[in-house]
Amino acid sequence: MLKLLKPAPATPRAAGGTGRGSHSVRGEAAPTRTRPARVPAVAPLAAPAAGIALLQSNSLPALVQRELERMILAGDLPPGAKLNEATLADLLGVSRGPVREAFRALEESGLVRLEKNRGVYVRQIAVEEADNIYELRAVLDAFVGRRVAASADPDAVRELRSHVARMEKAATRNDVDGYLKANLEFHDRLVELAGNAKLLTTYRRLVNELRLFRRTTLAQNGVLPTSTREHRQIVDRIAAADGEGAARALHEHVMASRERMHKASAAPVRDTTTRKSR
Amino acid sequence: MLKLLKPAPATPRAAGGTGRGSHSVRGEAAPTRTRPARVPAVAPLAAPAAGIALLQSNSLPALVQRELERMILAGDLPPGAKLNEATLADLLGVSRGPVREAFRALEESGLVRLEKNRGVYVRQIAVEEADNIYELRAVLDAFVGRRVAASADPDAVRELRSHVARMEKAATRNDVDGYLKANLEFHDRLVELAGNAKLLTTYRRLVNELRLFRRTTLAQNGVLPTSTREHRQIVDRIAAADGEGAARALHEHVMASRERMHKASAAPVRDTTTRKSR
DNA sequence: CTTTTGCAGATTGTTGACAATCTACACCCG
DNA sequence: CGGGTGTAGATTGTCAACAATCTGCAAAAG
Repeated sequence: MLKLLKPAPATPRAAGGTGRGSHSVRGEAAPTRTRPARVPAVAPLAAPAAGIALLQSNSLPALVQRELERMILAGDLPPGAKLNEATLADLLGVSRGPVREAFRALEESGLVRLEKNRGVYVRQIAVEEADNIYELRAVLDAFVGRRVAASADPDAVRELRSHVARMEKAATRNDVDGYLKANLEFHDRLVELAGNAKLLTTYRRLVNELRLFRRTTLAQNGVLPTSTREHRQIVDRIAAADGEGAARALHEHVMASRERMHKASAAPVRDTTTRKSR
Repeated sequence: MLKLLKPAPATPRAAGGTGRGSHSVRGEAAPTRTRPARVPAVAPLAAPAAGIALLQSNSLPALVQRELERMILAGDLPPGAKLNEATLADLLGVSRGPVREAFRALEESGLVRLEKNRGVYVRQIAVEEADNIYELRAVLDAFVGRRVAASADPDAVRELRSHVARMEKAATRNDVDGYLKANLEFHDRLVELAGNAKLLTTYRRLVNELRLFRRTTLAQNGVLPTSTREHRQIVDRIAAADGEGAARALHEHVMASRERMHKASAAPVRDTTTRKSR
């Protein structure tokens, strides 16, 4: 007779909404025993509770993993860079154990490569692999388009349009970084709207790996306007609840990006200067 | 800024151990470049070289990870089971460090769930999540069908037919385990034939997670013959180089499996063993 | 009799130390 | 002068000990 009168926190242990690595599968019919919620009689205050939950779910290795992932995706640790255990541990103020555990996780997520007795390196994506990823993305995005167009939520459409507007604004300024960010968010939100959590994590994994590829694609002349136009078309098809059209538009958009990548990688890279992101 | 960046080697040495048809998700479709053997001009003997390469690329954490993955997928460690660090370390003859590293990797690959200060548990897949995975698989497999049918290699078709034959044989004997194994190998090979390494790792990851779902699906009456028929149709469409037909057949096959799962999970499980209910 | 509270054992988190391996460079020999 | 060789330093792999946290039980309080 457990008295669960206590308003147990809505999410038992949930931390970090769609964040990576948090595989907290909600609603697992626990055959073992659900946690007895040790909270005392007093109703927990919201703010400290959040902090507590943060502390509870975030171990040192998880923190290190997140930080390293951020550094890699931000370009602070460029592809091919060697990650030194001791140095990183010192930098992050922990010992080597947690760093090593983070390395294992990052390898499985495809961001680094481990070589026994040699070290850990940020992965370098070959053109062929990037090509494979683009192909996969095209397939997944086509499915996404079909699904999202079927849902056809006016609010969602409005939100997507705002993302496209941000892209347009960045494009007129030739702000490649801003464009890239808006672009990523647009597609991420789109996949999220498809309502398949596993699809979302799969998609994010692929996009993360793709970000390791050298990003000279968008720097070409005339690419930004073209890409923007494609995005507008995608939203239009969704707004019209045209599933097949949205699927086709998304598929072609990704395949066009793939082509642009090939063009860019065939031609010599123009800006060889270290483009520090901001 | 960060001085832990050493001048990265232009061409990083590829990690060894490619391919190796196991269902392991890891593995980077790297060019088959082996480590520059330190032995001088003499041609290395095959047998010792293999052993050396094995030792070189397999660290203790990797070994532990593989073994745990095997145990989980084989059902020795059923979903929901708690994995005790010290016990497993003792069992495998290593210390807790490598075991912890393996845990991190297994979490990222979706096979276990980590709870800080609580322990590590084999993941349990909820019906909704299995549903999501089936949907994804259907999309991927449709793509696979289109691609493989386009390649249309007689040898490949023969090989696929042999897998189907093994399924048929197992079906007539009502050998569910044998059927499951042949089924897995058929689909794995099929995806491999699509020639997209990233697709293959993605697919394997999904299938691995799906195997954590309770596998009562195939035990139903009449499922095995139906499933076998679907497989034969798939190969037929591929042999006929009918891309769209193969895509449709595969998509429908996966969606039918999904339906069968729903049927099985809705109806009470008719298990031979006594199930404790309370 | 029920609920709370406080140990005691067990388990996980983290760390620092030691062993194994690799890399680089100076050295020796032809 | 070129090429192999050996050693020193750095880096990674592994381990065992210590600290923090959780779980379960038992005793005390109401």
